Amino acid sequence: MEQQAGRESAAQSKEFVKEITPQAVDYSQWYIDVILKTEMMDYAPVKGCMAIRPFGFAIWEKIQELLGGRIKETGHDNAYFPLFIPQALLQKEAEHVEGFAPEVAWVTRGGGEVLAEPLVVRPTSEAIICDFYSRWIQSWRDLPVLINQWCNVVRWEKSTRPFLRTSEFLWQEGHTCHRTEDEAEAETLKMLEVYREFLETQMAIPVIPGRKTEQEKFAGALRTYTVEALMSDGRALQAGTSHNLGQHFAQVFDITFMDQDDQLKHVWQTSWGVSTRLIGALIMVHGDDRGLKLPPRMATIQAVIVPILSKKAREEVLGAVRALAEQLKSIVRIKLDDREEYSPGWKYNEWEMKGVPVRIELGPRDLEKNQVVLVRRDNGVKETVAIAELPARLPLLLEEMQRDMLQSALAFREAHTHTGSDYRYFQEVMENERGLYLASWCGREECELKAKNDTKATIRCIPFNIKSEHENCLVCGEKARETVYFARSY
RNA sequence: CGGGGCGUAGCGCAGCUUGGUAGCGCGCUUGGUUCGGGACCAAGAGGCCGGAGGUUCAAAUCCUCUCGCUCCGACCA
Repeated sequence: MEQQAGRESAAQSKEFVKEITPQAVDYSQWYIDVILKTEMMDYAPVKGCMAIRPFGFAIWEKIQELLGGRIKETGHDNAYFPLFIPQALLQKEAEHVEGFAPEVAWVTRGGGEVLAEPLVVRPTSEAIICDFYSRWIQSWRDLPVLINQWCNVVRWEKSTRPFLRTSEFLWQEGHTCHRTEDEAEAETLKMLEVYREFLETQMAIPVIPGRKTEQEKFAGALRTYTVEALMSDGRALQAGTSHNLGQHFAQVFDITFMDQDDQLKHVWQTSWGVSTRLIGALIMVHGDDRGLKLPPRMATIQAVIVPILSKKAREEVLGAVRALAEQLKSIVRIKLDDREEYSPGWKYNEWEMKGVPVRIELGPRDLEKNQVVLVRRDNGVKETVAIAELPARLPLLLEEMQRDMLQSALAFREAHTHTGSDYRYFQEVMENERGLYLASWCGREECELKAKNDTKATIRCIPFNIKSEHENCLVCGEKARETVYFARSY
């Protein structure tokens, strides 16, 4: 049954693809079609880079507004740190440099001269920020330091994919310093929870919070936590991360403070981030054969009014929709599409492709009865509503849709989550329909790597509060120590 | 970096086997009729056939070299 569902959604994707580009056939082409057709982005002259066009950037701005708001509410201030990092700084933390070395971009010349010390373009800002922190922090009174920055970073990846993995991407990175280990751990988990809450309530993307394995953790971290989401093609995506950095960076960057007990101590640090990858997740989780679906809270345009203009009733209909737009603009984010050079059918397709949650149709027939037709983007359901009812009905409808979209994404994830101790079955699942696989694990890297070799699936996370029913490791069959989710990932 | 595929109009492609001076769909422009699920008719505009060299009376087409893109494998938010 679950396989059925998988096939169905793949077939739907193919149909959409046929409609907009007859020659394309697979899911990844569907994804590319959606982002190009909706004018979210365009490829750049440099491989792996892209321009984010206004329609795509509007989603990022929503993330900045809603998530950025939460980051501030939780006590963090925004700041900005330099793009260039002296090579020596990056090299201070051994694991860190080793983790990022293959993918850093170097600047070797400046002002026409060869630089005495090459610079790296930040792949992440721990090194440069720690350098500042070591001077900013002297006393326990300076703690905690709770800073966030919105910026771009560069990672020279071997294979790229728009939004999900680009050579340059925009993100938000929080960098905090604390007096104690407990405080740092609490901060790490608090921000993970901020991400979980944001993804589920605003983006309608259900996620699994958990801890990364040693193999998968951030280079230089003590512990890495993650929120993992399942895309509609059965692959998992790390939607956000939060790291407890321990004292590794504090030690090499010499970030110390005089504590109340008269002892010189190293700070305990955290860092956490989400990126423009979330835009990709939004598309892949909710999109269908007609294009994009935006959850109402993320939509810049929540409802679009499409007038049906005929020769006889043109003026009356235009008058009515203009009045309606004026009346509704303080209630929902509304757009009146009164362009006369496009037919109504063309506009329906256009706005459906762009994912606008609700379409409001108003034509001569409706005008006579003082009503409009509402059409939901998520499930296509139409309803007729009296114009007088609209100010009350519309916000309720949007909230219903917000809930329904989360529910249907959740139902999809549940339908595509498998479990069991049969390794052969695990291999079959990962080969065919993919999805998540909940299993027990002995905790040895050897088994983790064997699974990866056999199936390309990695341990996405060790979830909180979820226990497998099986006592033995999926891979080796020995006594298990952890419950984990396996999946192929982006 | 190893293996495949592709460069022809803004986009997607045909033409190449068997050389004869470039075509289709979408889009674009203009005019008209339309508008309750991507409207129709008519008239247009737009191409050093990725680049360089060679063979030939003649090259998108054959040969050599080159550049770029893309998919699959090793790394990653």
